Amino acid sequence: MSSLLNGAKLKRNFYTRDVLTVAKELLGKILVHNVRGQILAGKIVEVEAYDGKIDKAAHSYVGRTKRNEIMFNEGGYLYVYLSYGVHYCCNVVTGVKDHGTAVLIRAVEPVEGIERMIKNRYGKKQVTEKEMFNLTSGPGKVCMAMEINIKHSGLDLLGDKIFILNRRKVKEEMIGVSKRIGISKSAHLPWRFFIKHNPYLSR
DNA sequence: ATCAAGATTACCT
DNA sequence: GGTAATCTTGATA
Repeated sequence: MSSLLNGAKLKRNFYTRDVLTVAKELLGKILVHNVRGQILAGKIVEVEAYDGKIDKAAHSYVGRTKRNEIMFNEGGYLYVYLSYGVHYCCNVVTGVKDHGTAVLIRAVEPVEGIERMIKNRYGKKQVTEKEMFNLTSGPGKVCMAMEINIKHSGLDLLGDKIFILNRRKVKEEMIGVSKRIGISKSAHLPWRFFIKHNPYLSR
């Protein structure tokens, strides 16, 4: 018998590599949140890379602050921040300690705990097809559906609360590349990666 | 102290 | 297409 959630958890050496490599390879992997035994899970379909060394759009570009200090951990930790004072966005810290790089999870395709995600997002049980594809198609939506908030910032992804399951690499020809969305500084960098034609993309 | 911008989203016309 | 909601940060005073 096979499960949608079989496979091994990604290990430290996956995360401690270069942020662009990790960003691309996170596509197709399964983000899992264990909420007291109830599993919320989604396949990562859209990400963006941020590198505080050279990227003015990265929170870490200005150096350490109370908000961004988690970004300076070694790879494999969760960095969550409040966007526009309204929505949470979750990132996977990458690279070596003190580098200040992370990958923003912009969209996932729901895999498990879908009814609970629908309740988290819409407060009801029945949804239209349009609402279904709007469930996790943006960074704030992912966090709302998967119950990820500021209290989870700093969590070790090698732990049992929030983690990522390995999957085979998405084929290069299936990966789309573009400029990042919603930023004005360092806007030209082609650091958004996504699985082409996936219906859960943010746009 | 005050202010403007920001890795977003939902709702309005 | 436009904009309100609402918190953190950094710049200016």
